[in-house]
Amino acid sequence: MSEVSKESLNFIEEIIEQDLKEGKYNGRVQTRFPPEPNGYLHIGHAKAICISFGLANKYGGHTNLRFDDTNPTTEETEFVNAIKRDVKWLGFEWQNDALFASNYFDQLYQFAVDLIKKGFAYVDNSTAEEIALMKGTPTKPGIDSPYRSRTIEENVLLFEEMKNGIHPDGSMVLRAKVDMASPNMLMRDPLIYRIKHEHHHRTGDKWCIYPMYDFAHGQSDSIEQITHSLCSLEFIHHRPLYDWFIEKLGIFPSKQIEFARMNVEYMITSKRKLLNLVNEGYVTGWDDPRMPTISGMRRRGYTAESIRTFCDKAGVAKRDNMISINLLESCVREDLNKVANRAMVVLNPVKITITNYPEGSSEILKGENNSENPESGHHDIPFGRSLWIESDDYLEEAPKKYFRLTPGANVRLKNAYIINCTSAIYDENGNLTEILATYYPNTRSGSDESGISAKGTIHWVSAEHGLACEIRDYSRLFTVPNPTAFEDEGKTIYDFYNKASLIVKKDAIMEPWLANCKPGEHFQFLRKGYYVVDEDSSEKMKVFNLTVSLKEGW
RNA sequence: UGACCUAUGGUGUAACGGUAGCACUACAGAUUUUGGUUCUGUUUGUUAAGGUUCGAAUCCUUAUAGGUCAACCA
Repeated sequence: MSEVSKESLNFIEEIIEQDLKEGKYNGRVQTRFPPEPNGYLHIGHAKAICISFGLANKYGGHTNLRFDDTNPTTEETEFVNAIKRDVKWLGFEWQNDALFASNYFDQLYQFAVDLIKKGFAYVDNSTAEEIALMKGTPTKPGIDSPYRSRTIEENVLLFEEMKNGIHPDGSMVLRAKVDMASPNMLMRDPLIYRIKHEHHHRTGDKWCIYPMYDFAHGQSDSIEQITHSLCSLEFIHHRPLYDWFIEKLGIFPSKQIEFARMNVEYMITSKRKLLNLVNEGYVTGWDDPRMPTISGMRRRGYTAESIRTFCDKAGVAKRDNMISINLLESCVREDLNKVANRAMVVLNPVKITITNYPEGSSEILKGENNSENPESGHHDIPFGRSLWIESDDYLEEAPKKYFRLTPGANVRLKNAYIINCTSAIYDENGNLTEILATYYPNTRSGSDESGISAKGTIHWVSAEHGLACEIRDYSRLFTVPNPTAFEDEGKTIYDFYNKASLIVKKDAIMEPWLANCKPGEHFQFLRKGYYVVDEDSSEKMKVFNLTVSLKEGW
């Protein structure tokens, strides 16, 4: 019984457990999720959210939601609200109120003054071009700015002037005095404050200087006493700077840990490219069901549970990765299979007449809501002489492995009778217009003791009772798994835009039970796929989005 | 002519000097009133070359490959 469960840990968990063992941070685990409010959250953020919130949960700690709002040019309150909603929807709770880096502008300003007074920062009047030039290249060291040796007094005065707004944008910046010859470009006297006479979404016009990422993020972590600051690999070169500021300022030693961001086939996570897709009209908005945004995936019918499972199964490591879209789809099928009620909807209808069923009569049959969940109950399904079935469930000349309708074949109508196909009627152009069949009255579902067998089972909707609905069949936005991989060849993501990523079917027929469905409800359309009720639905016309199709058989 | 990160089946991810495992995919079979689900099974892997060791995916060396870094963005 004393067997230790050999659960394998990812490398971040190993670090945390090591810290816990050593008594670091007094056994406390505090993480943070620091989005910049300049766009919508996407699947890559979902991964970061699951890691930061998930780890804090696991080790009895908490997570702060902190908006990294140090660039007023691009940031807006609209995004703040959308981000909060998406994090909540994913199922996570942050500690206390949402926080903002802008809450700390006063403190950050004091940190900068402190740095200047310790001789570790200076005001530089060089232009952006000059600074870039003096930085050197990754293979060539940079050179010192002529302003690097200003006196502390002069720096204090100039920085104060910057704050007071007497210098125009771009005329000077505050730089950390680190090492212009460092092989790490970030350490070559990074800019830490710039002048921007701009209105901030929270601090209004109080400030005309704003800290740069490197002088806001780590310091905010420290102010909030974050123990483990988890970010993606691209920030690995920032870590020496992160630690340098903490050391020089003598503040709480938060620790930055980097993991590989998650890439998913057929999805892109560049905010700029996502914005372009919206602006260029390739999609209808940030929440278009084809978008890899949280809001898009929600509208597509992905459940929060399935996204969490997906992020979990994708794992955490430091190597570049491209996760198969199969895994995502497998996760959402697994979840929806348990929770989605079954319904019959005919997407491409063709009429079938049961010639030996009494004309003018009908009956009510019962269908299981979800055979995977006995407690889900049943619902009524009207049956009649005339029905709609899927046009590809009939084939005049069928191959031997075809289990559906073909002249002479027996087929079970789901939840109803076994029928025998007798013939089909075509119009003058050779198009199938109607199928004829007879039914076996003693084969009714649930009370069939006839011994008659049928190879296949198909879904159907009573022609008299069925209701029109709109189906939006979505598929991958791009024709190749990694549409950004060809930029060297001069190709853009638009060269791989999948024109068939949305196929609208306006003459689908649903069973009447569905008339009461509400936006956001999930269903499995029998033998077809998982669908979610779209917010565009009205009382008289329901709209369904394809979340994911069922696995295809033969 | 730099620094840093990484390298395990098709895709992800474990194995922490001692039997290369798990998930997804693919394929085969069983069950099935969804060609779904479920169940069973199969194929496929340690980048390369040296070294240390009784023993190396794991440690060392070198090579190779991929990624990242030169925004007054984050």
